[in-house]
Amino acid sequence: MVEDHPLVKEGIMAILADEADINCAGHFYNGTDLLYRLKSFQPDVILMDLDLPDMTGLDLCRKVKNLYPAVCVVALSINNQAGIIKKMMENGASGYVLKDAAQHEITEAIRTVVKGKQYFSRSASLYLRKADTSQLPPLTRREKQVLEKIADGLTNPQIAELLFVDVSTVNSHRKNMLAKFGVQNTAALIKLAIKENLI
Amino acid sequence: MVEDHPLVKEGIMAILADEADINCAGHFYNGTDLLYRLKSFQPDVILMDLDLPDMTGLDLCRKVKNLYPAVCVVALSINNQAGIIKKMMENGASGYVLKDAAQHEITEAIRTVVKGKQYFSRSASLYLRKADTSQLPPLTRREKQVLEKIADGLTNPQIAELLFVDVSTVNSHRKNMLAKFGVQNTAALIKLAIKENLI
DNA sequence: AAAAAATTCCCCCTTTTGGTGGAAATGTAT
DNA sequence: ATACATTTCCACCAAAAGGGGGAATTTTTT
Repeated sequence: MVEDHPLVKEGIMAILADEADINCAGHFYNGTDLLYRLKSFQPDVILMDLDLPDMTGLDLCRKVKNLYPAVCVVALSINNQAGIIKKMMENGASGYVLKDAAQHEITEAIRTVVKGKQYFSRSASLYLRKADTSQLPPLTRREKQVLEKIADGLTNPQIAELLFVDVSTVNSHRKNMLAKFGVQNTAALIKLAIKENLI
Repeated sequence: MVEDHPLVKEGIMAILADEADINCAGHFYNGTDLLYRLKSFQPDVILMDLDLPDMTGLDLCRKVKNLYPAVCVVALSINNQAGIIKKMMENGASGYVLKDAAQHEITEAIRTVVKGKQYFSRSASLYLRKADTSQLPPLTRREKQVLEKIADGLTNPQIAELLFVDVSTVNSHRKNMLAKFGVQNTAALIKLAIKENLI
């Protein structure tokens, strides 16, 4: 287990202690410690928090799966963004359990992924389904750049200077984003972008 | 204890189980259940999550303290907004423990508040200090109303119509907020407002 | 009751944004 | 190679936002 919140760590420990067929091989407060330990011993499953002090769960998961493909990773997160869930699965995770999960969901997740199957906690799959129906149009690289500058309070002329392009170009990107998201103005665009974790 | 996340609940239970002088009198998944139980029995301390399914921690804390002033409330939250911490204390809470707290901080909090003192976990007091130095100017009621409408993508004329005031009035509020927060335009205002949990 | 703050409205003027409708030049994937 | 998407730019024009200043009225606080 990699989990930097002692409260959650203790909770999972307590839940797992009751299970005869599940044994906790070790606990780490950050990704570096885990990677070091994996050199000498690979567990069947790694429960991995996504908000670690030294690296993102995305990076840690990729690293672990590259070095030891046989190890199953179950992501553990308070983050319910469908985008993050999808990215974790692309990075090789086998399961995703939100921290509001019920006790049995943790043990269910472990037992499911060691069989080679995927597991999502109830609330995680809810979010995935919702994201499927109401997915947002993707932003291009350039649009994302412009969006960040807009959010920082820069005007089109200022952004144009920064990116070495014409004002009309920046304005095009801005207008394209408004159209993509179906919002009326920059204020609504920024709100949506932040709420959807785009910036 | 009032806590709707089973993982955290189990963690706290496990931590408290090791302490001879602390005894968990009961656990509830929502505020209503707690209030019902308090009619027949009042514990010394209530550990209270702020993100409950049926009511906000702010409301629950106020209700509990109004009905049973002798009970000490310790807020338990992933939320590190200084504003929320201050509001909880104003509503009668005795302590504030963030969910990234170390094990001993939970027990320390409980032992401290029963003595009538206040307790803040390390990270909570860090945030309080930071908020003291870099505090944001407060928004008035009207400004907050206008700000929400702006964030929803409404223009000054539209907001004016909604609030039955002149466009110039709405514009004044908008300009005042820009000046208060020292930002250049609406985009930066919205970003700041969301990041600071004002909307 | 007096002082302070909030809400309301006004002026003038410049800059920025947003709407419509293009089009050419790169990349990128099939 | 050939579609497709992205990035770049153009014109025109209306609407909205923002900067400067001022001022009257109502609420709230002291």
